[in-house]
Amino acid sequence: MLVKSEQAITNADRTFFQLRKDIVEGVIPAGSKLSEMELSTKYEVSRAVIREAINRLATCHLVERKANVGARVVALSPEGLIQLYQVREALEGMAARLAARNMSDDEIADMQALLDSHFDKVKDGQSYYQEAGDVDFHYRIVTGSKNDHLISVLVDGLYHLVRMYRVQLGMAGPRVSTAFDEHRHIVNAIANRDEELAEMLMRRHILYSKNNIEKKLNNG
Amino acid sequence: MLVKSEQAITNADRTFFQLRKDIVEGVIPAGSKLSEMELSTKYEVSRAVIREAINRLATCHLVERKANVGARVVALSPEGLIQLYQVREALEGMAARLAARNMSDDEIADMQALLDSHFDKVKDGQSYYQEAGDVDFHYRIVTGSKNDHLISVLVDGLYHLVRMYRVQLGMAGPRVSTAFDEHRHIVNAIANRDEELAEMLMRRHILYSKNNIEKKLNNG
DNA sequence: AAAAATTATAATGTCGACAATATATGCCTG
DNA sequence: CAGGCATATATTGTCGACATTATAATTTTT
Repeated sequence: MLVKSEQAITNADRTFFQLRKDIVEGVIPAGSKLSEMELSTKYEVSRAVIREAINRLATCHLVERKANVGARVVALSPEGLIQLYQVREALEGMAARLAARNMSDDEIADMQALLDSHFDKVKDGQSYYQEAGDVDFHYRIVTGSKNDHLISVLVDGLYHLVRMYRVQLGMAGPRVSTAFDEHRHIVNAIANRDEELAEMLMRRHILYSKNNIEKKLNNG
Repeated sequence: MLVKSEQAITNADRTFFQLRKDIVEGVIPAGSKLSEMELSTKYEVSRAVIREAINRLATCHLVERKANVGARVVALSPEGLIQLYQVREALEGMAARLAARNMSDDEIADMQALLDSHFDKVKDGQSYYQEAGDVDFHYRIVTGSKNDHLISVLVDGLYHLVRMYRVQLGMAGPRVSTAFDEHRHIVNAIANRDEELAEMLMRRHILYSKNNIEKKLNNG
């Protein structure tokens, strides 16, 4: 599930990953305060490594820190989610464009094979696709852009926030088969090296997701 | 010159700002190693605050850190600059679109006034425009998007890297009057609430800048 | 009694020392 | 003499204690 090998070397790494997981999955509730002392006893490390972990979380925008006051887990808001998707639209649209330019033929073939395997599972009625499959797909395109800044902002930053929203607002939801078709079209555009179309399709794909989520938020 | 009031509260803040300045302006050379001990004596603070500052710089992508080894200032490369401009194109294009949607009439009027004042200076042959004027313009549009993620990624992250490239590769350059016209067109589109056009013009504006820079790198 | 000022408390910010790791040096072996 | 291994050194990672700041409680004053 964790595609990029983010292996923890130091204690601060481990604590950072653990804290991030707990925040994304809601074990540590959104909006709650992060006490350095409390966490240092809970995770059995010194305050210094907790501080470092919290600082890293702050740069991911998973927590907000105020000087001499402390850090709080970010609060989830509909506007925040919308804004997230606006940035995703811009960034992943560009990623699709660059993927059409820079991915190797082999990488594209791999991605097509991945999509085929997903199709089999969707066909069998497995709801597996939604989470891991979607993540895989978007992740491949982003890395396929070969643009380090793009990769970093999305993979290290926004995706964790997106997952936090998904998990905590219970967006397991549908849009499985339709999203699958959209994925297929995007990959085709990339295979044809059609940058313009790849970007446009990706932007619309993300826009649809956003609209779908907005609808859910307003109804439920 | 510093539009957003990034006021330093703590020592770590001050050290972070100072280090960032020294790196961006090349006082600390690109690619050089950042020794914690050395810096702690030089800046007269403890290693802890140096570490925190370096960590923050790492998340701005101004330095790269390896566990148990240390941190180095990033190396400047033509590819890196190109990649930066690709991300800018995507992000600032979206910012222009959102600015056309979300800026208040007053904010737009202010921005037009700003452009007028810039025009006067360009007309008088002052080369003032290039640096501060360009920064001001882009900054206003980004903040006008009202999208916190967008603002943060650009203002806290990419812009400092862009400035580092500009300063250290000596991109004081021309493109003044033509860029000014492009700015004018973008503001007009925003004033007309034409999201589509605003985004397209901003993307082309940044693309032109990129091409201009590429040409310089290849020639000189 | 209400509001302001002051003290008390508890958190974050900062520091210097110790532990663990990576690199450099020198030694031993083939 | 070359290559690998062991040691030495220096740097980063981690820790607990102290300093400083913000918040809460208490007292004082109007």
